[in-house]
Amino acid sequence: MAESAHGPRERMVFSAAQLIRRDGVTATGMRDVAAHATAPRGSLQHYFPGGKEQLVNEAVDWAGRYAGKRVARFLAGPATPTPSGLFAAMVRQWTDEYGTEGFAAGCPVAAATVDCAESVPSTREAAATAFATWTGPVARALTDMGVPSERAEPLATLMISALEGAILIARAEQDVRALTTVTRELGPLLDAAVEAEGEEGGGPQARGPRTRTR
Amino acid sequence: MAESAHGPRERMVFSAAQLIRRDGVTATGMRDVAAHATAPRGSLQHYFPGGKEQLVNEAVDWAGRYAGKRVARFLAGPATPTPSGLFAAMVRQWTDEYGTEGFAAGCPVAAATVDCAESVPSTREAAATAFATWTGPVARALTDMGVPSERAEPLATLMISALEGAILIARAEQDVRALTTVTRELGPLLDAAVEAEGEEGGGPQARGPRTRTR
DNA sequence: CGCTGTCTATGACAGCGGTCATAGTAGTGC
DNA sequence: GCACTACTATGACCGCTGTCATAGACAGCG
Repeated sequence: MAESAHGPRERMVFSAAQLIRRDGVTATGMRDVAAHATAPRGSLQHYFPGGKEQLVNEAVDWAGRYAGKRVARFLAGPATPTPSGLFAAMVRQWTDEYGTEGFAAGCPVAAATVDCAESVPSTREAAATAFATWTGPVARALTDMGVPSERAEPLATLMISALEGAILIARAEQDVRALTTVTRELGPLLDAAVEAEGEEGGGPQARGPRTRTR
Repeated sequence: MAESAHGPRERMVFSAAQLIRRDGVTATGMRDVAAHATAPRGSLQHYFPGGKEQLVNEAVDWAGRYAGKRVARFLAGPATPTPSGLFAAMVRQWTDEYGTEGFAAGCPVAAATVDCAESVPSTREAAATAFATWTGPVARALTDMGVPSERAEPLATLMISALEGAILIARAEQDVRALTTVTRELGPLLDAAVEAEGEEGGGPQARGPRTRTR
């Protein structure tokens, strides 16, 4: 989460995402964003002539891309990827943050959806796109691990749904319980979706993931 | 969702919940609540001397109790309850609403969490309580269906997490796809948690639920 | 009648929100 | 030097918010 060394424009988008995921879209003021980014207030109307709507949308876009990149980074890691391992990695990012920095913030895409889905169509679309650019890499990763293609996207949606919901509950309870719970309960189901190599049935406790195809 | 025939106080709490789940907490004004409830503005400070915070908290409480009652109503229904059936019923309430009334609104507890978890401690607690008064009945229902007691609460948390997340995605996409997906993908896992009656292993495709114990 | 408590009805206020308008300051090319 | 663009810097405006203050309606009751 490096934030310096980038241009003021990027910093403002990043700061917007941070503040949005903490306080929600409506409670986040433009002045707050500029201050948080240590950027001049006048730059707001310069870089974002579309006003708050544009800034929020870009923050949501950024969050979607960021989530997608996290998936790629996990796949590039040392361990042999499994579906449950991927999901655990996605969840761990949140348990880590909540462990070290407290339960101050949630997911900016969720916040944008809650606050703007009905009132700001363009932001609603940005949120949908963000979910898509997150689901895509996850589904692709699943197929690469041997999950049948027709089940990859549904399972990716399930993973993200469970994660988003668990984030909400964890924040409300100020306890990572919900997050650890969904990892534990969903892990076996995810690994069971990997097509067994020799057998035809594909039992739920099928073991290894197929080697990645690319 | 009857709204008339109740006192003005109840109507205002109900209206607050409706507006909150549509526009978020911050964007919902006190005047809007009074207008939506066709209640006099002056009654706000009379019934809710604690101001907006109190009103929001009561709306969140109401939502939690409402969700709990829905579970009870499903159990009282004609069909023999199964875990997947319960989850499907919980999800169906949302697909039905989105089918008939559009994707205008989400879950008020989620909205309160997103908007107030960091800024208003009492509302954060109210949201946690709401989740608890929702998880409780679900977990109890699961044990009554034969789910081992130590797995009932984790599974209930998983169900609610997946549902909340799917609601977010469905609203963003304006499509019930995510909701139907989580039902389909999670159903088998839930039913598999029912303890088989004769066998010891309890295979994932165990069939019937145990008859309710009370 | 008068008193009391519950509820209703407005008006005002202070604060903050996003946005516009305007002016200023680099920096670059010529 | 000049022109031009990119960016910064403020101040003002209007609308809205939650809250407070005050006062009115209206029952129940002795």
